[in-house]
Amino acid sequence: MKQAPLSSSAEDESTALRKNAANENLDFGILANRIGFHLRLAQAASFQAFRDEAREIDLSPGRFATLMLIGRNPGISQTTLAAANGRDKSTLTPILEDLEKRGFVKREKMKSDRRSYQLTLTENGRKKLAELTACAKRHDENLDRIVGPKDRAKFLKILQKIAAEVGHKE
Amino acid sequence: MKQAPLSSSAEDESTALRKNAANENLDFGILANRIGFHLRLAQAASFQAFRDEAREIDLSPGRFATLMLIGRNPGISQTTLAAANGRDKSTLTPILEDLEKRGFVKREKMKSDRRSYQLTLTENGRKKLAELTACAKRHDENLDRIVGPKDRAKFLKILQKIAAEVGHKE
DNA sequence: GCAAAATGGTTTTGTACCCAACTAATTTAC
DNA sequence: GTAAATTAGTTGGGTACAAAACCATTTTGC
Repeated sequence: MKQAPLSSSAEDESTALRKNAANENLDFGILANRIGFHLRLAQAASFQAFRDEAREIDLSPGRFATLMLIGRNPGISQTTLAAANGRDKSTLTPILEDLEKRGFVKREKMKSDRRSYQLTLTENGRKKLAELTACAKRHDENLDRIVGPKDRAKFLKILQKIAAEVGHKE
Repeated sequence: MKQAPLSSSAEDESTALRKNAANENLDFGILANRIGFHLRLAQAASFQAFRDEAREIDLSPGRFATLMLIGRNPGISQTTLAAANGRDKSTLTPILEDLEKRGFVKREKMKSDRRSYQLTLTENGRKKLAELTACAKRHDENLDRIVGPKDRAKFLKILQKIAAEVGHKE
């Protein structure tokens, strides 16, 4: 008696039985159609793939965005940085501490406002960023292949729209 | 109104000035065009929005998928469940422990294989799932509005494609 | 039949993250 | 000018997750 006491009448049991067989015949219910759910699955998969790709570089995917943003916006503050890549500022504290300790990032108190730091890359940081950029390119080529060149722009636009609008509606 | 009254005289150019002004004039470099990056931002925003929406229900978004999958696939094992929603099985251990303790999920050793559990919802679990489903519907309506009905199906398909294909490229 | 491999779950360890409370510096309000 | 509010960053508490090492129970090989 494996299972499937539910709806044994209306549904065919053969599919229900197979559900436990550890393969793909699962009923996802409303999830099958939920954008949020698939967004999470896709993100997790992409994240994992990037990490594998960048394993040799020894810098997690989260750090990549951090380095890039500092590199392109020298003097940026931690708060601005946090907002730009969608994380809480407290999340950045240990990350920057680490990046500084490893010699990729320099933090200097601003003259005009001694509360905040000006973040810049060191020469080493720039080198690391270049490595990571190459790595990210490989990764994105892979994603591009999956998404397809025709839909890429549109897809990207929708993602940005979600990030910008969900939450603060109205 | 914020402004940028920093460094009236010194070293910075006008662009540099604006970068610290906490607004959107940042240079995202290659990130601006990276699917992985925007996937992360969109996911984080959506996740956050869902959590806010479901705050009154006192069950995190991650648990929703768990309950749904158990509800639709009674007798499912933890390993299958983990695979179905893209998490490691070890992640589920504390979650299921909690859900069981709260009386939403029942875990029974299988007769045929005493290593694995058969997971089912309790009556209470079914009630909770119904609540959460309503909540998820609201949330997804919001997302649907943002994505737009015309692109929804396509968008969803691409997300699924990413989850399925990235990583184990063939 | 029994050692070895495989499998379901748990434990342990470590990372990434958020939030709320906090410190220090700066702005505002009066 | 000083008290109150605001802002940049840190700290502490807690959740969610993965990876690897680990039991216990099958399953497989011979």
